[in-house]
Amino acid sequence: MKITIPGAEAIECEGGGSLKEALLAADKQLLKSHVGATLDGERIDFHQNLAADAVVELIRWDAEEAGWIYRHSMSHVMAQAVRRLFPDAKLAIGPAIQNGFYYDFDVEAPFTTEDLSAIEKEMKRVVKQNLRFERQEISRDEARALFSDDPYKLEILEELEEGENLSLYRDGDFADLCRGPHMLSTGQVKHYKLLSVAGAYWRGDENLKMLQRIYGTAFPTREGLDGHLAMLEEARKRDHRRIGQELELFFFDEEVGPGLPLWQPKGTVLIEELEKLAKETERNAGYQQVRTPHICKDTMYLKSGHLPYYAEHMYPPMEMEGVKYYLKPMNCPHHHKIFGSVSRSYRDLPLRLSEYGTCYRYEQSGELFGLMRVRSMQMNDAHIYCTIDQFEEEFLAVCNMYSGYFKLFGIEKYVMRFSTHDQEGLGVKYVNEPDLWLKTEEMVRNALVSGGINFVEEAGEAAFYGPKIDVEVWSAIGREFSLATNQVDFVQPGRVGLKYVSAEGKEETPLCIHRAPLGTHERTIGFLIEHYAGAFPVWLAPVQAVVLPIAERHLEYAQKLRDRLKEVGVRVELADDNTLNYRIRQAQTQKVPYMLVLGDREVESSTVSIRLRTGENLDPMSADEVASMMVDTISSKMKC
RNA sequence: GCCCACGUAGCUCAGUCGGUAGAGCGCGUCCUUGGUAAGGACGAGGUCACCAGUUCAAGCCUGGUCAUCGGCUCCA
Repeated sequence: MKITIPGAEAIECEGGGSLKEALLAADKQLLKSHVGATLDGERIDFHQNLAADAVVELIRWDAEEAGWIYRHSMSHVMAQAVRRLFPDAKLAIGPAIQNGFYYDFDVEAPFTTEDLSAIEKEMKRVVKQNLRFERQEISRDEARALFSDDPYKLEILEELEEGENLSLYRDGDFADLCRGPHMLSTGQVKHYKLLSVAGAYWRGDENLKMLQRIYGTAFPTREGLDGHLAMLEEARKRDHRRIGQELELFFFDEEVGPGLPLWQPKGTVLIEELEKLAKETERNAGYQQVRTPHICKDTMYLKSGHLPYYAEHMYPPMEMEGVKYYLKPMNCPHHHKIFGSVSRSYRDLPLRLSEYGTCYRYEQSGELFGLMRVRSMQMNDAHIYCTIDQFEEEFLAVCNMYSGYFKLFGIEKYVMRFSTHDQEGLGVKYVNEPDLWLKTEEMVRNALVSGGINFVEEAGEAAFYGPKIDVEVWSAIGREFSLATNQVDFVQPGRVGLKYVSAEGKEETPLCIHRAPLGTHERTIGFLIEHYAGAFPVWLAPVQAVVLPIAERHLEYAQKLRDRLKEVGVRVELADDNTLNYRIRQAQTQKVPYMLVLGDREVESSTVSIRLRTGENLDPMSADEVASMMVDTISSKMKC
């Protein structure tokens, strides 16, 4: 039998042996410098038996792939430690995940923080013992006997296909039903840290038992782990909730209610600036602004389909004089009414109606998270009514709109997620129109392909009225945000009776595109806070400049400068309390882009000294020069 | 909604064994008139999230409620 390794000599060996044996015979060094291999695109470990000639690519320690094998073994080490300390713990599953691993246990009493450190210590012992991992192929009956005390393993066993190879990994006193891959021994996995305990439903199903999940992080190298831990620390600092507090942008209040943000003056500036940006962009793209009320009668939502399919996300109705009113979860029904308010012809299409209306959704209490998931939100919303022929162009124009925004914000990494329906949800999660679903999904797919847009397709995440595109972006600290959304609606226009007269004089139902390229203002600002770490580009910065007179005798000159900047529209403050050092520190921690310092020298030469928040100093300028420089920077939306 | 943890001054947090509450920042007043990341002094500020219970006595122990955190799940 022949094993081919790209970049190395082929190995001749007897059939049926493990990769480890083959490598050992050829070159021991290969085992030391690698953690596993890929075979036909799948990760395998050295324990794997090779039946026939194979081409394997070895995975080096520093390869991205290495982490997955490493972390998988790490999760076994943790489970082993848990089993030693809590012999009654029932094992569920324990996979490797991005940057870490977890294992789910069924235990009588939930783990405490002290338990975590005890487990971490025990893991150290397991590592030190350097127990060899051994792989063993077993039959179904053997597996049943071995795991007779582990109900979750038995359940997994029953669901594995007949004829599938079952394998067992053993290291010392621990054995787990597992398909691998694994490292050679527990001594190889040293760099880890347990992070948290969390409840997790068995199979993610809230009807099933809640298990205890322990999360950990692990990296093949010390540097990798340290880097990741430093990243987590940085993430803590950039957290939008923390910065929102520090910069006085927004807050939540118990008496007002969970998920209902209150925007302070400085945070409101951010919202206003975003709105200004959106209005300008949309005016240029042929949108018209509309305004509609925050509440709506139940009859409308019955017709639109919100009540049948979306009720669990809506606040319960208020009843007045026998009529039920709901807080609006979306703007669409109101916009549909505006579409239908006059007779429309094909000449009116596409008709684009936009509104930054505040919507209310009842998100489950456990879902709330800072500005990311709130219950009152301002959507960057618009509805485009068009013909089927116009669909592709309109759809792609929306995609271009958000890539324009992404460019402005310097978002480079993003993924388009194309969410389609899944068969089982028809009539429950989604309206029951199988043919229309397929047809519309095809239309979206074609538009994406013809626009040359990269996307990933995912079944089961569509809106109730149609397929959608979400754009996922990552903030500087790696948090994932679903910002833009672009959805096709083949249902509501028909349900609420929207019509236009075609060129042939026939009544037709328009198609509707729901789109929110900036998602909700709440989430977008949450993202921008983390993206910029609170140091917003000048055009967004709540305070763009602070004037700092050195002594009281410079106050008059300072006031003049402030007034000059105010005149040209700069958000400027004057700070004349306390010492200069103190005021500079204040401006610095508030991340104000420009600090304008003036004392005797500046008064005499009619100039201003400029300190940037980066610590850098610009050459002194006259008041007019400062004003025009700032106006230019702001209008061009440059960073600083 | 469910599981864990947590809730003390406007903010960040100490508070030992159950004996009735502290710091720093911020805020106010005064002194200081300063040259690029905290000048100094004094002062005000608390129903220890809320409701019950145990106890001679509860910030601390027990139960419940609410909020927040990390997850499960869902979503923009």
